[in-house]
Amino acid sequence: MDQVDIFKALSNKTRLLILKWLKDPALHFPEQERDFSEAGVCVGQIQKKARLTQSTVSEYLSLLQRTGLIESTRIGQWTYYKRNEAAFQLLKEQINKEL
Amino acid sequence: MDQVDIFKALSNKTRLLILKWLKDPALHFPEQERDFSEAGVCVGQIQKKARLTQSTVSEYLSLLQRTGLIESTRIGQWTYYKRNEAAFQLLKEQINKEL
DNA sequence: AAGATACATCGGGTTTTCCCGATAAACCAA
DNA sequence: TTGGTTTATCGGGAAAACCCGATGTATCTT
Repeated sequence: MDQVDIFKALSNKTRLLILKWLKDPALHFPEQERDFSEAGVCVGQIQKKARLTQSTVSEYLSLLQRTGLIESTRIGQWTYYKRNEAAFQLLKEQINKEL
Repeated sequence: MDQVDIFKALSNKTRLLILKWLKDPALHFPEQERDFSEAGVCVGQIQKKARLTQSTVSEYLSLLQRTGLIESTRIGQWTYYKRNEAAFQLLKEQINKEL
């Protein structure tokens, strides 16, 4: 994934919010009962909070995953998404150095 | 200017390159005789290096200026652009904290 | 004043992004 | 197996971004 593509992923209000929400899932997704630390937050919870259609949010999550900024785990009928903090760390270092 | 607009400005190959070129003008714009440190690099030099039309590059520079990441100085018939390092510093701090 | 140079702005064709509804696919429960 | 739930994918209309050529504006030179 190239730097421009990462900035493209970040240049959308909802996608940026999702990434920030996932920094502290317990705070932003109090409804979910499963432990966040394992796998993350499921699509439905994110969709409800984002107030966009299911298809749009699913598309956004898949796009974010392609950048490497988040990862998914399928458990039963749910897909859980969480941040890939290593990727964020790398991105920040790149930005601090190159930008 | 909000964060999303800044990321939008960064999510273009040429604009990102321009910002990086302006980090070290003496290195990337050897043709220009005026001292870079005063005012920056003029549009023509940037356009030649970017290999896009004059109108496109002018548009890009104006967009970048609206984000606050660069500043312009008009001297005679030339417009010189340079980075606003304070804005970059602020952006990096925001990214490091919020992202 | 007239022409040349440097840059900005305008109008627009093409591509990409945004976001939706409909449908498909995977899984679970009865 | 049938029906319900959750997510992914598909098709597409509307809006935005990309990048161009043409034209306008400011400045300099002669």
